[in-house]
Amino acid sequence: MSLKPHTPTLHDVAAAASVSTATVSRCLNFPDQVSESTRINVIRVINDLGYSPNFGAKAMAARRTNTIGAIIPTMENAIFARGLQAFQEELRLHGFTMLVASTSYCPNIEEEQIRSLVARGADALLLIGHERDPEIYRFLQTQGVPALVTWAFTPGSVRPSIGFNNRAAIYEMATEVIKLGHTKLALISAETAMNDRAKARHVGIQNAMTDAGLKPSSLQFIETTYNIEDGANAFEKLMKSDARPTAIFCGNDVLAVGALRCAREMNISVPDDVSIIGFDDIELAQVAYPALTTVHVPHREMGRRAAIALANYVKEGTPIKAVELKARLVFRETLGPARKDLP
Amino acid sequence: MSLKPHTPTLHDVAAAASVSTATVSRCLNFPDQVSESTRINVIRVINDLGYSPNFGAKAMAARRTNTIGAIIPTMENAIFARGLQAFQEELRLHGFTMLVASTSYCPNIEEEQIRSLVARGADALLLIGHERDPEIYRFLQTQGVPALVTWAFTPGSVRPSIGFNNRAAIYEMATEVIKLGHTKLALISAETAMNDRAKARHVGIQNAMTDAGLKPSSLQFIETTYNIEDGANAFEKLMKSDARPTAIFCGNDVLAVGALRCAREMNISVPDDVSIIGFDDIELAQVAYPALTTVHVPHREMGRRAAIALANYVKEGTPIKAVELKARLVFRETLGPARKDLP
DNA sequence: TGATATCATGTAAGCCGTTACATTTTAAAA
DNA sequence: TTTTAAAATGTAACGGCTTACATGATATCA
Repeated sequence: MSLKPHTPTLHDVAAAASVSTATVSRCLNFPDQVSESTRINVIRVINDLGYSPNFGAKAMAARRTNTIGAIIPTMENAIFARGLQAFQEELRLHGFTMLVASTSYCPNIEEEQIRSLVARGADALLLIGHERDPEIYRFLQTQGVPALVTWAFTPGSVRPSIGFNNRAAIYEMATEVIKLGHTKLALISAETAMNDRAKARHVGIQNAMTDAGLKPSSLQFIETTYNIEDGANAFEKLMKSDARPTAIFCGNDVLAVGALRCAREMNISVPDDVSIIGFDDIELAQVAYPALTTVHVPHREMGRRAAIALANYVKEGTPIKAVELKARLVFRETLGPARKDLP
Repeated sequence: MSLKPHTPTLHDVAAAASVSTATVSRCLNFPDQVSESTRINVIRVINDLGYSPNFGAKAMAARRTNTIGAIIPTMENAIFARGLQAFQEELRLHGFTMLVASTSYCPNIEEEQIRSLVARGADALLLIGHERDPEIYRFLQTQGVPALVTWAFTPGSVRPSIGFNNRAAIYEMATEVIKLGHTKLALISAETAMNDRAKARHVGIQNAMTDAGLKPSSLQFIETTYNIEDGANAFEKLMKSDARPTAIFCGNDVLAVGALRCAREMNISVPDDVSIIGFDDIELAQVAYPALTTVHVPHREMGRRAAIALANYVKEGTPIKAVELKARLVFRETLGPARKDLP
C-alpha cells in the first residue's frame, strides 16, 4: 500500500501557470525557447507546487535517460571506488547521471544487474573486464545499449576497452622480483573463472618466470575471494606449507594487506623473510605497514576517459576508441631481495 | 544521436506470440494467472526477441518502482560500504533494488541527488544523518516519498531513525581516555556544518571532559575533509603546535589512519607519545599498524534493519519505528596511558 | 503599411506498459 | 447434456512527459 498523496504533474503546473504543458516542458528543457516573463512565472509555480518531473514518463517520451550505468564487482573496498568517482564526476560534466550496481564478483548477479540497468533505461554501460557470457553481449546488442569495458586492455580484443594491460604490468613486476633473486613465487589470486584480469595476471607472472628460466609450474597458486581475511588465510596456508615461497604476489592490495597482517601475527618479517606484492595501489597501500609495493592502476584516468568516450558516443555517436593506459610499478617497502640463507 | 535499433516492446512480443499485450504482461508479473502452454510459448518468444520491459513505462503504469534509493556522503572509502552492502542484500530479499548516489559531503549535491532519485521513482530513501535543509523534508513530503535516517540516533528527534547515539558512544570512549590520564585532547573532525554526527561527536567529547573536571574549551579542534591525507595534515599541525595533545580523537578511521601514517613519518610513537582514537571500525582499523582503537559501528545491522523497515513500509505501510543500536568501544593498540614526563 | 521572417505558444499524437472490466474458453456440477 | 462457476484471455483507458506541427504574436524590411 503506497500512501502517496497527489504528486503534482506537468499538467498541474501548466494549469496553475495558465500555459500549456508544452511550455512548461520547454521551460525545463529548453529555457531559451521561452520568453523570460513566462519562464519566471512557470519556475515560480514549479517551486510553489514542489513539482518534480516524473523520470519514467520523461524517459519514455524522450527515449533517452541521460543515465549511464556502471557495474562493478564490489563496493566493499576502495578498489573500484576511485575510478568510479572520477567516472561519475566527468559524467556529471556532460550532463549524465551514473547508476551503480555491484555484483560481488558473481556472473549471475552481474547478468541480473545488467538487465536491470538496461531496463532502467541506461543509455550505456560501463563494465569491468571483457569476459562474460556471450549471451549478454547479444542482449546488449539487441537492446541497442553500448557497453564499454574498462580495467582491462587486451590487445586484439574484439570489443574496444579503456584500460591497461594486466598481463604486461604484472609481467614487468614479476621480472623485477625475480631479479632480486626470488625463485619461489606464489600468487594469491581472485577466482579466475570469468575473470580475465585475474587470468591475465596469472599468465603474466608465469611468462616472466619462463622468460627468466624459472619453471612456471613452480608458481604456487591459491584462488580465493577478495577480502582482507582471505588474504590472511591464504598467506598462512602458504607459510605453513613445506615449500615456503619467498615472494608472494597478491591479486589486489586488499589481499596483500591481509597477508601483511597475518605476517605480523605470525612474526614473519616483511620483506626480510618474505616479500609481498599488491596490485591496484589504493590508499590502503601507502598506509599499510610496511608500505606496500604494488602496481599502480590509473584509476582516475581510466574513469575519466571512459566517461568521455561514453558521453560522446551517446550524444554524438562518436565511435568508441580503445585506449591503453599505463600501469606503473610502485616500489615501497614490502619487496626486498630473496633470503639467501634458506636451503 | 542515439543509434538504438528498434527495441522489442510488449506489443512485439504479443504479436509474435499471437496473444494480447495483457497476457504477456501477466506472464511476466502474475505467471500463475496464465495457462502453462501460453506461458511457455510467451517466455520463448520473449527470449527469442531479447525483450526487456521498459522500466519507465512500467513504473508509470504500475506507479511503483520497487526501488529504494540510498544517498551516502562518499563511496571513496569503506565507511558506508559495509552498511550499504547489508542494506542492499536485505532489500534484494524483499524484492527491491537499491539505487546509490553519493554527495561528497556536500549539501547541495545531496539535494540534487535526492531530487534525482525521487524523480527516478524511488519508492523510499535512505539518508545519512538528520540535518538538512527543511525544504528538502518538505519536498519529500509533497512527493510522498518516505525517508529513513540512519547512522544517527538522536533521542527525541522528530524523525524516526535507525542508528546509534554518536554523542553517547564517543562520550564513553572519551571517558576511558581521560581515565588513562589524558588531559590534553584534540579532535580531528569532519566539517560540522550540516553534519549532526560530527557535531554530536564533538559535543560528546566536551561533555566527557566537563564531567571529568576538564575544561571543554581546552579541546583542540580541527575541521577538515575526510581523506587519509587530511588526517595526516591535521595530525602534523597538531604535533607541531606548542600545545601538543596526548590523545587525538579522529572523526573516523580514515582520518585516524592518516594520522598514524604521519606519526610514523614524524617518528612519533603511538601510543607512547600520543594516543590516536578512530571511529567506525572499518577493516582498515584492524590492519593499521598499530591496530586502531576505535568505536565499532554496527554497520551491517544498521543496513539490514533499515532495509527491513523501509521494505515493510513501502509494501504494507507498516510505520517505521526508531531503533537505537549500540556502538561498542574497541580497544586495540593506539590508545595508552598519557605520558607523564611532559611538562 | 503590408509582406515576411522570427519568436512564443498551443495542440495532440505518441512512448510502453498495467489493469479494470468484458468476453470467451474450460472445467465442474447437476 | 445443460447450467454454472472458474480460469484464461482480450479490450482499451490511463499514466506523465516530449515534440512535430500548427497557430498566433512580434519584429523587420521594403
